[in-house]
Amino acid sequence: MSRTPPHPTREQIELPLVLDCLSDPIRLAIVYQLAQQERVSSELCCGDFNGLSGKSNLTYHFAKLRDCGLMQTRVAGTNRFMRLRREDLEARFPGLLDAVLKSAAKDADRLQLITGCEVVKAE
Amino acid sequence: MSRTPPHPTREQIELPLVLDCLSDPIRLAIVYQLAQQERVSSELCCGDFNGLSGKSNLTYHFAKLRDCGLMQTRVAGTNRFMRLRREDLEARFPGLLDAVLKSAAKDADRLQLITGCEVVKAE
DNA sequence: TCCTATGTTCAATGTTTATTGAACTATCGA
DNA sequence: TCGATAGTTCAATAAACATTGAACATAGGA
Repeated sequence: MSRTPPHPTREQIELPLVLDCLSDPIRLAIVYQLAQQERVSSELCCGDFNGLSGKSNLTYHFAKLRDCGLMQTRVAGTNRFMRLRREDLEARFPGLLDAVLKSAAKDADRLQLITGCEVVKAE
Repeated sequence: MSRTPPHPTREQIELPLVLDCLSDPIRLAIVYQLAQQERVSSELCCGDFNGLSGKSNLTYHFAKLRDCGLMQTRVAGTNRFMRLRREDLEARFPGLLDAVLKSAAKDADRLQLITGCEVVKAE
């Protein structure tokens, strides 16, 4: 249970898989939350998403997000820290992640996204 | 068989449904082909996509694209003409469709998209 | 009017998906 | 060493999905 799980290389990131990953409301919420948190810290751990679903279901979604190249998992003790693979995504599909995140932000209510305690569009 | 099928209003277009639609290779190819053709004509008819799959399978994918608000279907005689709902998409999710289309263009080979000006026509 | 082209509908099929809970593993701190 | 914490694995399940072919509907032209 302690080794870092496999991740695709930048070049292996595939558009349909990325879009499919982002099309699930729970995974979109994970990605959104990760993006919101980026100003504070680039990483969050699994437990930070417990509000979205049960632990084993989250493990399933984390694996999908990892497998498609959207996020990176780092193992530290009993924790797993995850961060968005922004540079890789931007290199493969310029503007895509930002467009999705902006779209998600616009529909935050509808998508029941956690808009951050006070991180609401500071600039 | 002659009435115009139902379409969602602009406001009813939902991000997860749009992303899910675009995540399927056949549907992405349809959208891409429609976008490519836009300079020439904003519409294509079902038969123009026969190279992508069988007719009944295409009907299924067209319905998904229509239901999620990505395209508009117009009935004319025995033909159905389809076009991208660019304005509506842009209003709801600014930059999203373009980012996806650009990403798809980058991976045209990988995604086996028809890159030329030629449209596969059954005759 | 009949024939053909265009596209839909329907049922059947096999696959993938998301979700759940129980059992498990690993790490840390007291 | 014990117990709590963090997360994974596995099996089961129900729903959704993509694909196929056959039958059908409709409009237009010979």
